[in-house]
Amino acid sequence: MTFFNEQPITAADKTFFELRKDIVEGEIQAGSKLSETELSTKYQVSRAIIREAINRLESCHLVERKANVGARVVALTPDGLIELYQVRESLEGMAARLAAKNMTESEIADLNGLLNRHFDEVQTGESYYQEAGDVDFHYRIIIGSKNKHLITVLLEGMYHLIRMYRVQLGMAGPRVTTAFDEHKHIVKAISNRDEELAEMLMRRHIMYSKANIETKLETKLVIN
Amino acid sequence: MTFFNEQPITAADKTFFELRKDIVEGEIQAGSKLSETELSTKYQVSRAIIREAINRLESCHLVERKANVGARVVALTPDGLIELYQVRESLEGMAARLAAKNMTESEIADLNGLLNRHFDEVQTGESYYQEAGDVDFHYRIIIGSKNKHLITVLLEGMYHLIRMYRVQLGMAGPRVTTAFDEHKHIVKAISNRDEELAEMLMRRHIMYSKANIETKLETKLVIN
DNA sequence: CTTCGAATAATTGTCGACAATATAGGCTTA
DNA sequence: TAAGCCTATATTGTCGACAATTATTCGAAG
Repeated sequence: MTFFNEQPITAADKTFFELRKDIVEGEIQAGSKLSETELSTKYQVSRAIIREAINRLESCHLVERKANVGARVVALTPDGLIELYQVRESLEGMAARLAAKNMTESEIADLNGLLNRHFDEVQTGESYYQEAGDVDFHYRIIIGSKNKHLITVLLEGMYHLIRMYRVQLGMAGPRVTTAFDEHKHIVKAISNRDEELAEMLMRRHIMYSKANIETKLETKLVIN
Repeated sequence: MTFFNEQPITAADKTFFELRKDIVEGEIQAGSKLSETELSTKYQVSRAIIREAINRLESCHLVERKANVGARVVALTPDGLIELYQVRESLEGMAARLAAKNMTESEIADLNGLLNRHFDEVQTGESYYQEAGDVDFHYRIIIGSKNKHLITVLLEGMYHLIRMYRVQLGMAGPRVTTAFDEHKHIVKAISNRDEELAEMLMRRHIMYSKANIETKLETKLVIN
């Protein structure tokens, strides 16, 4: 889930990435307090570095901070996930619209290539078509929007949080076959430079995903 | 432009607000370097506080940072403003949709009251209907969405940057009469709980605003 | 005259100590 | 016994100094 040029330079970078990983994957529990002294001993760095890392985590909305009190990992609530998907629907819809306008033919060809590989995998029953592939698909369209702001908000500001939800609520990589068809239609719209349709299909795609998650949440609530 | 409960607690808060104001209003030039030692003497605080403030400014996208090199105020480019408005169109469209769903009747009544006051001001020729009123209108709808994520991304992550563009490119408060009608129709749609229409009208409203800015940018380019 | 490289200066990154604030526990008092 | 205050403790906020990295300047060689 470390996207592209995300290589740590300073010790604060490194600590930030480690902390983010541990939070997203649940090693540090959702809702728990982040003690600066405790973390500084655990990660073998000074408190200043921990503080900087926590500041960055706050700007990704992974932790919340109160002055003179401290920072806590955000709590995972069903409503929070729904709200997140509402924003995602809006932003990725716009990303698809802009991708239909701004992606190069070569980028579109690559996207089609990705789709074909996924198709083969689904056909041969490997069904490796999981989160990694899905993220890759959405990632390329977001980048293809060529809108720096949109890219930053989605990839640095929301995707890690969404992934945190998915990992910790245990809902990785389902909806294989239907999602594949939806992806195919989105790419088709982008190929045709049909901005309107690309946005509409992407929004529906994410709405379906949201609905799927909602039902899963309900059954989980019933079980537990 | 300090919205609601934004009162500084720590010295870092205070310095962050001051720095943000100075950047947004152009007292610190766009594109200029932010020297930590220089700022620490200027604002009479230690470098640690300046560093924290700069970190926060980075998460608002007001400054950009490179490891071991330093931070610079973002450069204002016409393309940057266009990209910003694309994201804004998407997010505020969703905000209007959610506001139509989630605002209370009392909040809607308040919004209508605001609109009537603006109408009076426009009628009496005061034309005080400027940025403050416009921001207030959009602000209420964003809050009315009741989506915490959306609210944060828009009010903490984008509005100050948009304002920086508007202030420094000298395009405050025009489009009075037409914008008023657009606002009126948006509120009407929200009153009717017509989510679809509310989103559509808000998106158009922001698209018109964007187009207006684009022509202003062109004439500015011709003049200079 | 230009270009490359080394020494030097300036800036950012990191650290430990101290100050200010919030939390917890016990004590007094009604 | 319960409520409120006060002290003690722990945590966060702030600071100045040192280390590491980058930018600059000066000199030498082609």
